[in-house]
Amino acid sequence: MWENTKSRIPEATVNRLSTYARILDQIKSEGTELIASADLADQCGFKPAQIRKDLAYFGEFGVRGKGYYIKELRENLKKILGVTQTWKVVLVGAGNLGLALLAYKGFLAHGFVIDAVFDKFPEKIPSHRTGSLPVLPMSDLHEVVQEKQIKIGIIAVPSESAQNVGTALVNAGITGILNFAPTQIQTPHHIKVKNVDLGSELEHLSFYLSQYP
Amino acid sequence: MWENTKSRIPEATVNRLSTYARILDQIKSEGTELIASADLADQCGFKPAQIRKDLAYFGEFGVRGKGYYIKELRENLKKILGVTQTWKVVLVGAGNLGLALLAYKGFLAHGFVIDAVFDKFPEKIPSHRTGSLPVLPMSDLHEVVQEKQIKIGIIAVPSESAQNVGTALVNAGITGILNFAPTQIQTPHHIKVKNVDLGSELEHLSFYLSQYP
DNA sequence: TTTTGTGAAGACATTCACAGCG
DNA sequence: CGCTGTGAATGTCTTCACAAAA
Repeated sequence: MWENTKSRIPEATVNRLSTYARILDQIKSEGTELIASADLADQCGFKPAQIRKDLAYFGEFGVRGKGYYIKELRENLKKILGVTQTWKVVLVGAGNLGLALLAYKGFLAHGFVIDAVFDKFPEKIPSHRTGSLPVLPMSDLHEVVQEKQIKIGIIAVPSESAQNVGTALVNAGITGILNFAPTQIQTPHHIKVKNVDLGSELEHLSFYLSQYP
Repeated sequence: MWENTKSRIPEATVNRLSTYARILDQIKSEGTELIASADLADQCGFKPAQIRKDLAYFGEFGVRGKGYYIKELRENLKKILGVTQTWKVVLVGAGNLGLALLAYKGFLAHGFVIDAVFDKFPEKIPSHRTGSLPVLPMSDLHEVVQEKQIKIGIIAVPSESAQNVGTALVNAGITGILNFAPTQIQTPHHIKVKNVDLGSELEHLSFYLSQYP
């Protein structure tokens, strides 16, 4: 594995790694062998020094005087991000949002696949909208997650139910959660939660538009 | 307006304001008149001092020895965030993601409404999936945005087209953009862009799960 | 020479701790 | 007395600037 003898990795660094990986993916078709931190910086809007420092947390991937070998760096980034394997994901909530996530496969392309769908009232979900996956009742969650060894869960239920679902996911053995409910959920320390709150993003835009009209 | 004589507001502060507003909304039904920063902190997971400092950027909303009047603070937050009015939003891209956003009204409840939908090939979109809104061709974008005085745009097109759409939105008069394409778009300084990248969020989870299995 | 990798400096954000006020 | 508002201290992230290496 890559040698993370260095200190804790900043959140912001981890987020940027995804960007680096995506950009390298886009240019892999071209003939270029090497890329310098300055060129990468041009393409993602960050500063060259930041890119070098980000990468240096995980090892010495570059060649002084040359740059980084694109293919090699891309593979290292994928190892670091843990996306050499495909992750199975469990989706809880098959309302509008859940079904939308199911229909929009685009964002799962990078190595994530929804492998099971749960809902409080599975019989109410029109089956033609769920693709090939059956919608299962919450009572099956623990068994299925254990059976399929699923580690990542998506919460796509209303705020009122989010905490209960979060707890159920953790009890079932999930250790990473993507939470679309606009509410903070309590989890044990070893569980990683990422919140996606579109309302909050729009309010942020609104704030700036109001301030600088 | 609130007196922002103080220095520039940190990004992180603006994001937290949304959380404060949401929590205050949830407890407005109860009889409580006042809330202390410590209580608010319990409910959102931030530190009391941080909440006080965040609010202090915009004025003195609290009463020493008592706390903050819930109703008053909530209204002040909405003024600050600029969500006393309803914002019209233009959606570009009526593929799976765009249609999903259109169907999932949940996140627009807070004062945002999709008022127009555009696509490169409007005739290809099944009309039963767009609700009551017609899907218009890109050539109408400028006119409609001007006509309806729309200031916020959502980009829900593939990465390859995101830059072109972004440029078109800016030329049409949009000044705030929510970008779902997993790519950095270039805009003039006065345009505010917020990126929502689900792939990157999942990769962040993957990173932590790989690191602490 | 060119570009990385990295201490040191700087910028920014969070937390502390207490004065100030109701 | 209790809690806000805030300067000072601390902590974290970013940027600079240069030594080290190919």
